[in-house]
Amino acid sequence: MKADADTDRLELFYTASLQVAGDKPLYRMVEDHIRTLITTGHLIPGDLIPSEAQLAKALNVSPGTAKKAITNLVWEKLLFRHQGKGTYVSRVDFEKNLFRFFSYGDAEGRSIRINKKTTARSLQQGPSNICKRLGVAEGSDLVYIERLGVIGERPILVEYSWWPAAVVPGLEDESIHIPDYLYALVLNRYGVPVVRAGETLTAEAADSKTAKVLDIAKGTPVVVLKRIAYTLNDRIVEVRTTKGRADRFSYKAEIRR
Amino acid sequence: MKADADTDRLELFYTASLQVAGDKPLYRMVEDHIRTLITTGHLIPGDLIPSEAQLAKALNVSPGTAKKAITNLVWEKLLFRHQGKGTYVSRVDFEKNLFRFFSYGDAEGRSIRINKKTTARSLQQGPSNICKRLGVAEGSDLVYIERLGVIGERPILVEYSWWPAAVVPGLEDESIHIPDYLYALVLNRYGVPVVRAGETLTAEAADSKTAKVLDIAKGTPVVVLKRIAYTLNDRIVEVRTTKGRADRFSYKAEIRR
DNA sequence: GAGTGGTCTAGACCACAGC
DNA sequence: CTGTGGTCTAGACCACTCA
Repeated sequence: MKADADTDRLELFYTASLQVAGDKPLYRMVEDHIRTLITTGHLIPGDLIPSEAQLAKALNVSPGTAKKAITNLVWEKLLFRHQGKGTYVSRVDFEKNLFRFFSYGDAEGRSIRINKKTTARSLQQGPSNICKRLGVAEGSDLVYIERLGVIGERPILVEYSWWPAAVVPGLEDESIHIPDYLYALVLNRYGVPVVRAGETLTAEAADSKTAKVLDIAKGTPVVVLKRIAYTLNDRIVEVRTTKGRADRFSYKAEIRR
Repeated sequence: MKADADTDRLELFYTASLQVAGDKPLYRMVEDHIRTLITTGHLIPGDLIPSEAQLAKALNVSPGTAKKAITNLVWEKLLFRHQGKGTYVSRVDFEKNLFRFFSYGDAEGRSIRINKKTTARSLQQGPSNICKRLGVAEGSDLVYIERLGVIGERPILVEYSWWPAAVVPGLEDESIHIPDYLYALVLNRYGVPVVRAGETLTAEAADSKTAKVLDIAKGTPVVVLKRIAYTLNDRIVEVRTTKGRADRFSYKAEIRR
């Protein structure tokens, strides 16, 4: 019955009455409680959290305090509200980040969609520098995926991606279709949500392999994006390097107060 | 007397009772009112705004509503609060933006300060592409400033900056000391606040001039940052191109929900 | 001590979603 | 119709700042 699921979810909130009360404000403890449920995976993106009233009752605070805690988390984009329905846990939107930088053509317009073709995939012992970044033992089995990003027929970027084979066993299998949004596949097939990533951006001269696939001369400047992706509890699940044609790359930012 | 200044400031808030009431929520109208005072220059960065209680009384809303409006603007970083003192208009912090990308050395540490030496300055008729970007007539008088950014003795970046001479008359004069933070000078000397900027980031091969000052080989990848800076009412006051050594550049981002 | 923002509560009424 | 979040109000008490 639906009521059961609701009750189960609510129970998460009936714990030891909001940690041992520190000197933090009440609403802060409510926030932290929800934050913890999210980072530990008890709540995952898309989940509906209890209503403000239920939350207030469960945690024994006034409705206004529960509302304030939720409001703060909404400002932090950890949650979003939908009037009449409830409050949900947000998804990570990687497209809204460094990736969107590779824009093309439509000078002022929105970002055009980049399609990705998988150009290579294999199971192999990882190079030591990759293993180090992944935080796994040297020589561990890794799944390697290489993808070419194109707009129309024009190559824009190449991705070199590495995953511990233990996390995504069998992903090297050619029969598994890799969608543009790789993380969706990993979540659905392996139940591993990517919840966070760190990225570093630089530029360097194109190596010969990259130059070839991007159809540029070796030594031409390319934009280099290194990403480390994390799942729950700060476990690293992917190390990725993206190299993109500088002439088809642009990052726009608006600086305001 | 101090009371006069306070009264003057407060008067800004006694206008036509919050625009013609649209169907917007009350707190939204309070927000917009404050936002307008800021973008029109009636309130400038660093200004103290009336207390929540005064605001509520002046605009004829309840204290809770005034507080909510202010809280939202604080989340938007347009305002900041200081308990016991009051609420202030924020300053633009350009250092927290694309600029901070040029990090150097201290792998994990904070960003190291970049010192800037003015290497050239002059009054001249602007190149047509610059005039176009500045939105002034072709051949207008512009002040040109060239600065070299260094950490210690190592060159990191060069800046090529253009201002309409009408905005900053006499700035080409060698006797005017240009501080690292150019906008502070422009604000103090000419009363022109830079309130906003748009930036674009790309990479390209170093031209010979840039290569020389940055002490790299011509054709080496450099990171290129183009900025258009605005003062009040969306008037463009500066067009700047920054070129930095890619090997000493790195932009780190954290992607979260 | 007077004034500011910070916390916390309580409750009324509205607007929207979904059965 | 019920439950959800959204708006708006009112007021108590606390913590900080500064004269």
